[in-house]
Amino acid sequence: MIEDIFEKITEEYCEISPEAIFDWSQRIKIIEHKKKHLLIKEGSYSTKFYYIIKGAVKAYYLLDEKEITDWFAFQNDFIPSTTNHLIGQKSNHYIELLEDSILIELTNTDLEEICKNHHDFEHLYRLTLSKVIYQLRERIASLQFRTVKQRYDSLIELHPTIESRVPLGDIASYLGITQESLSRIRASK
Amino acid sequence: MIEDIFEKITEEYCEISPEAIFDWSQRIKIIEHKKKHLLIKEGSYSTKFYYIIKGAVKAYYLLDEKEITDWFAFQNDFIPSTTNHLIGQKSNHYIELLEDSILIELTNTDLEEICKNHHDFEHLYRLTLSKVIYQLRERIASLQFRTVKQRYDSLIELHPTIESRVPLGDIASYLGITQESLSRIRASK
DNA sequence: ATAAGAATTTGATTTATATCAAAAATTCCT
DNA sequence: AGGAATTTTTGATATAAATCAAATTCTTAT
Repeated sequence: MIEDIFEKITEEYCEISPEAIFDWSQRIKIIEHKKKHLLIKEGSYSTKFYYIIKGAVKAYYLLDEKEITDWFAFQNDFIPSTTNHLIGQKSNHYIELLEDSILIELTNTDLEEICKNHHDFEHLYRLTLSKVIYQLRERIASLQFRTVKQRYDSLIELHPTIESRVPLGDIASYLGITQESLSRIRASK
Repeated sequence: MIEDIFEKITEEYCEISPEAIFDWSQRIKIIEHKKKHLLIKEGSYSTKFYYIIKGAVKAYYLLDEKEITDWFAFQNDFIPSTTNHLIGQKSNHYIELLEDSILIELTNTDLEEICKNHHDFEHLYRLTLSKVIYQLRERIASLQFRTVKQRYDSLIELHPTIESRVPLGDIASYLGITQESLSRIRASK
């Protein structure tokens, strides 16, 4: 199982030495939780890094008592830490499972240790961050000037199963609109 | 001068070995250009990485013949490459100087070489990407549900000099609104 | 210093989305 | 399976921002 995961990662990013994989495998924990479980609660430091073996999660924060969803992750995705370590800022995010899920958990301390011990692992980690940057830039382009219809369509294209797996309100929030508006857009297709 | 720059970087991110700094200093080029100069033209691969010693730049792309500005950078900022190397995608961005500027230029090939040769440099580079991610997430939060007024105010707070240095139309574009709307918001203060 | 060009502001109108409220549909639980 | 709870849709209205057009102010080059 662990081998399969690293094969996927190697395929997408780069090769990793057996030593680094061993070090990593000694530190990770495979965890399983039910739908609605909170991986990170607001106000607590986000000290862990997750990889989704199976399942789905959303990240959200509260603004004026409303949940604002700003990240979805599915099978084979990472859940990047929401904390900025450079400024030691607390996470203000919740991360909630949208389905029963199996995840790999790694503490930030361990992640940093592995990076320190293995240059190739740090390289891999750097590449995963580049990918996150690419995704975030796409998302900004989407929010900045595309119509809601366009944003919705490209979300569906990116995650064809999202409609059946994620509540409409969360999708609307992610797109930066109200649930009513999304419902109307969806009806007008 | 080069020493000063690395002192700034060290202060913000982490220490770097003299060997890595030396390697880096052998590969960089210090360039100087006038306002309106284009560092990257659309359609050409963005193969360089810049650091601003002095000046200001904007990154933009064209959508339906309109310029969409999606990044500003000032003194001591990086200009991250707009290319996603994992998928080898072409840049569709222009990067234009908003003022006469002095920059450090490093080709992506050289950057990768330095990272390969010096683990500590790769570490530094990884930290700079984390910071970019933090900034992009802030920007998404801003576009997703904050009012235009709030977005404008926090931009001014982050870059107090921006109003006098950057054309209104570019700021409006960055905020995801028309220039006319920004003008009205500004008038209502 | 001044004319030409560029950037910004103002005005009138239209359009997209938010808001508030309620009905309908779906999911969840025992 | 059947009622409660949740989620989604629909409706009426209000609001923010876009659009198009023109006037004004600011910059730049000669």
